[in-house]
Amino acid sequence: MSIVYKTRTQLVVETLREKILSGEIKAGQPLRQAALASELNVSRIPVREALLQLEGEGLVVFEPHKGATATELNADQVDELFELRAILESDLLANSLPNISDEKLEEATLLLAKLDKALGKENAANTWSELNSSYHNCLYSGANRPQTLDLVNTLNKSADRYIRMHLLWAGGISKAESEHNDILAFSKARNIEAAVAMLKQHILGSRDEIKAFLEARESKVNG
Amino acid sequence: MSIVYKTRTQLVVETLREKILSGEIKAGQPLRQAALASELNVSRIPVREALLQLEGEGLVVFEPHKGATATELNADQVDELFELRAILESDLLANSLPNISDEKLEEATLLLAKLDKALGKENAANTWSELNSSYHNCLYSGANRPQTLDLVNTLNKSADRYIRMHLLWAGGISKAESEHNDILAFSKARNIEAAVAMLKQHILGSRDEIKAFLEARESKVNG
DNA sequence: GTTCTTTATAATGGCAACAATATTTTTAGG
DNA sequence: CCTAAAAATATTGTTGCCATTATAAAGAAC
Repeated sequence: MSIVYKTRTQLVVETLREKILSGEIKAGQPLRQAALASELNVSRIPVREALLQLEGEGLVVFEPHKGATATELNADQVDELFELRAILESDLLANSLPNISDEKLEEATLLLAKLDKALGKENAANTWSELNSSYHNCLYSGANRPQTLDLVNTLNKSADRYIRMHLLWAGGISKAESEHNDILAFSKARNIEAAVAMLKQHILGSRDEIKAFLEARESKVNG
Repeated sequence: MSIVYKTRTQLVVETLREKILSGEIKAGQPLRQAALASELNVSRIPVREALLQLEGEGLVVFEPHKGATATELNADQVDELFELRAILESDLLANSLPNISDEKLEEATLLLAKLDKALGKENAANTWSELNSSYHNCLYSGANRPQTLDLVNTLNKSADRYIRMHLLWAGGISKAESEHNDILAFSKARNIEAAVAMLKQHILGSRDEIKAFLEARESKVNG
């Protein structure tokens, strides 16, 4: 184990986040503090504080005296979320490429290889999202914009759930592989415009597919 | 009183945020839970939870077992913060203008008038930032992007401290008034490109002035 | 005198039991 | 069947206590 959890609150945050992202805790489901506390063998205080942190990440909503529920995004909200990602990540990539080191590009190449291998395997979704995040962060490392990077990573925690769903539903994103390769190739060639355009297409493309799936599900529920 | 605070945590959040933004709690200053609790006549739990929420807003940082401190942004971080605002608010305005109603534009005109009147008066900074936020939100109301709007408002809570500092230091932003008028005029004329360009100039212009001030202060401290 | 270790000390992290407050559900009455 | 009071449920908040950790002070070794 490389990571040692210091406080119980952080441990609860990690546990609950993973449960929400994996779908074990379904969207819209109320999160009872007492139940979670006894389930995780902690008192209510770390649970409450963890829920507050998750609210900051957008995975949970708090209503005074009603309690916390896992957030559920509708098609419109997913649309907006991915639009935000597209804007911010494009900006990061455009600012990163002029400064990024060759070592980082090499690192990205290695991560991409791992990513491809992970796609076929068992519980692909878990490892995939982690590697995907590392890959993207690697490409943005030259931007020297820590706050924007933080923000993008927070947004990605919300988006992750839907990306996983997409992975499970479509059995893997066919285009993602080639798009990732294209982004990296353009980056290595220092072709900023093309790389950014491909990144945008990559994000907005997955948005379209996920949105279509959600809309189909919503119409089934309502009609 | 129109607003009734429901939970003590929310009350503590509001109180502490105002103290940080107004400068009563200085950046870098450690925030002792026990001291705050007794000062505000609450127990430590609401204080802890409030500090966690403020951390989510970027006004406070938590270090395990060390405690919370009010965040201090250096010139680079302010730079990045305003850059982020420029990107996101430009996008909001561009998406809002095609759909915004005439009523909202009228509302913005009224807010702008109030804003101008507020500049000369006593504690201008407090009312100014509130009106300024309302004015901008009004212009973005047509975008129909609640998450982005939330995000921008959160970022503005961090930026607010520096805008207030700027106001006090420069005795009022000379250009802001005319820029606000220009943005509104272009918006009414539905000239999206010009309105967005002016907005960007408005945000990045204040960034430059604030950054210059911070850099001067930093070099004075270090040398 | 300097450096390293040890020991205090102060602050945060965490738990348990209880009181209060708000919401939801149940029950009673019309 | 609808409405209002009452009970049940869950969150919110307080107090007191102890554990854990980081920082600072004191002491020992060189």
